[in-house]
Amino acid sequence: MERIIGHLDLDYFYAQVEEVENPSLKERPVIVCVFSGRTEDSGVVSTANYRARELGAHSGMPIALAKKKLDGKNAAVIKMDHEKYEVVSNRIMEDIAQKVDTLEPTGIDEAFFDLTTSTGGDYAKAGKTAEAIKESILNNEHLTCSVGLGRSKVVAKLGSDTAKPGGLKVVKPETTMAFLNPLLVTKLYGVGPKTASTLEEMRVKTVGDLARIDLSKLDQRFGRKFGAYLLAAAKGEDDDPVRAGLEPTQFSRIVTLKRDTRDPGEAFDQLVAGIEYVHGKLVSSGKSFRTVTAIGILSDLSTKTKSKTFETPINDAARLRESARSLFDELSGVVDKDFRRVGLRVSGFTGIEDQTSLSEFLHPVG
DNA sequence: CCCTCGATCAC
DNA sequence: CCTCATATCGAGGG
Repeated sequence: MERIIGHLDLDYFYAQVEEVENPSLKERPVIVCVFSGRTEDSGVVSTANYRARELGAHSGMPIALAKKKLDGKNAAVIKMDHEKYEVVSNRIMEDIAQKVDTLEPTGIDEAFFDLTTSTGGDYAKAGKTAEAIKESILNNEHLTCSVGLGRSKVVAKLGSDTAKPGGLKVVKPETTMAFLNPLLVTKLYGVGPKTASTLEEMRVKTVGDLARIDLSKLDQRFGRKFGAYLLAAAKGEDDDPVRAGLEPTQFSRIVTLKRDTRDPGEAFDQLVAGIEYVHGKLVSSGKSFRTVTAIGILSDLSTKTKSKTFETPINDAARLRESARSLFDELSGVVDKDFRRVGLRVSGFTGIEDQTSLSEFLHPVG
């Protein structure tokens, strides 16, 4: 049966949560910022409310630059409080989960959901459910959101994007092509600056242009998997299912150093709290890892990593710290620039699936 | 298949 | 002036 998929996007989430907590902010430009701690204003804007956006302040923008844009505009500059937003997000997700067949959160402010079974494929019913979700979030949390409905994740996500802020976009199967064709490929999930510029070389500007390209051409330019995804996405036909209860497959923490340095000891000292944080995530989630990766972001913002995989799973802080320390020593030996930021990642959690040995792979039996 | 690493995307 | 976290892919090597 044809599926009905939804995508929910909470509008300018962090900034809107701050507005709810302090309604006088609604009249002002608001930026919620991640301060790196290097200097007074170093860091970036995480979220800007629409008033701030009208004045040219956007997410990803350096704080100092955003402040210039907002100078004299009575703007509120707020430090990000991730835990606060997480509490709100969790309440919302739990609420929505009751109203849909399957819920797949994809971030603190986003989720896909499946309505195929509960609506029997009826878009009128699905529209009612979407309205009910929006109402519920508005009544319970005083937050607005945008929702898209369509035959696949790609269509639903483009729908919510089109609907924002505050809207609902229903794209029935028969209107999918008319909806997709004129959109710019840069709107497609998975198409960032690099992919967009390659597509532009191929004279592909819109989703309609992309849908007419040969699969073999896309394979050749983008690789097998991504090429196939692009074509399917352009036709609104991706068959990626909505999955509930997905577990994270990695934890990481990256910190910005007080100053650039090549000394692994100096870098490591400033990462210790980050390592504790990663270890805390392991403990609270009851996971063990096999692979640990030291991450260095160098003075030219390029990334260099060094990883090590253990034979047996690990979850104790001491061995995590020690392995991190030696990886940073190794890393510092192969880089020719200072570290600007350093981080640690653990992955390869146990209990996900089992493996085949190399000899078994090379000499299969049966 | 497994491991390492860089690249890309997007939050 | 340039944060932070996560997922996924492909190449290269075993």
